[in-house]
Amino acid sequence: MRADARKNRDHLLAVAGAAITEQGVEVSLRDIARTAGVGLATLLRHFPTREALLEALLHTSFDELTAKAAELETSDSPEDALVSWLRDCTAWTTEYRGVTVLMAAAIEDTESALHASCVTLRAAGARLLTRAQGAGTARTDIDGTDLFALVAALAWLGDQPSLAPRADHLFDVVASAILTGSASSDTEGEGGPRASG
Amino acid sequence: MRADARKNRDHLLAVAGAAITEQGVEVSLRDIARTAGVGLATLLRHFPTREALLEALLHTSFDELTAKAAELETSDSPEDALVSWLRDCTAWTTEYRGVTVLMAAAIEDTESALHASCVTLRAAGARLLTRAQGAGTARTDIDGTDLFALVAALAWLGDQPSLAPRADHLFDVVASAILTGSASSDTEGEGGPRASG
DNA sequence: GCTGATTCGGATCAGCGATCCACATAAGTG
DNA sequence: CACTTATGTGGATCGCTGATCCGAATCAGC
Repeated sequence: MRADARKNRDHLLAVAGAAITEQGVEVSLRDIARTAGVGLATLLRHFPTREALLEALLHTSFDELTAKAAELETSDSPEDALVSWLRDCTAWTTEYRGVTVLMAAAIEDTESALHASCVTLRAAGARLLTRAQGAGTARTDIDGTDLFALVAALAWLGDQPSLAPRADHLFDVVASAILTGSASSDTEGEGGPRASG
Repeated sequence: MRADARKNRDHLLAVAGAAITEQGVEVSLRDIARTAGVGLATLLRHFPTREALLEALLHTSFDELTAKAAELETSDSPEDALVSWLRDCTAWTTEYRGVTVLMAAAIEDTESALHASCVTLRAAGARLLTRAQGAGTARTDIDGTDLFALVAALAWLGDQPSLAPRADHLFDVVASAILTGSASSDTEGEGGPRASG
């Protein structure tokens, strides 16, 4: 890649990161280009789609989440590891308002630039889930795709201004549904791990 | 209202209903107007915003859901009533792909044409929830707003093509989290573990 | 300094909703 | 019926979105 192109690319990524933090992932590409002092066509040549731009911007974060999952796979408490990782995932999405919709679309669109990252993330979550299920502390009627969907739904909640204040609390609610409290299938007994408030 | 205006309005509603069923609530207003054989300006005068158009289209459905909730308030089993109504709500949203995002935005936007309907719906759900909580069959650390958010999140899942296949199953998962478990009803029958998928 | 491949970005296109206003028409009146 | 007026209409236009084209500018190697 030519030196000037590389410079433009890096600068665009920096500007895009700031713009997305401020306005969410649906920020106008034209605005990003304008702020970066280049033409829209230049941005679109470096990143042909919004997904491609996001992939370049987020792949570090994706790697970190995947690494975190791998690390947690050796944790003492499989269910704590699972919940902790899920919490990290939902917390991460709050930095990129609106990214959830794109990820949900990308997970099944092999053409999307975000596809591979999403699939990897789902697999990482699936491993943590399987381990918790093996330990008898997570319900066995869900799989990695269900987990991905639940996290996506919770992340989406955090994206909605009116619902975001409840997102953390509802994370706990959903988490309590994923964990079995060591009993399996039908109903968990009283005294479950739920806080009030 | 003048007779010709009334005719246009009714025709627009019919066309809009069909278009939304086909393409979701984000269908182009220009397309609706074109299909109805009127100008875009005419559609926008009758329904100044997309929300206004939806409100006119959906207010019957909203009324039905609210009435259903009122009816269920006298049911024998408060928790079955609650879950049944929540299921009706999520099922209903599948007919109007994408409506959830607008409802989430409308619930706190007093200017939105959908605001009143959403608030009424939330209140109806809150009453069913309170009754189940009074009966000791629903967890007491959630309120009507939490319930609205959970249903919205599940409805959003159903809107995402990649996640929709799991929506029904995840409804059961979330429902099990809302109920405290002294009588978990019908969520058992539809197949056992589905660990790999 | 010259040459050729690469990169750039203004211009343009199709689409969106929002708005304006000259025009058409329904409804009311003599 | 004819005439007036209030109402409704929709083509045209605006500002915005991302997508694309292609002449011009720029970089890299000789």
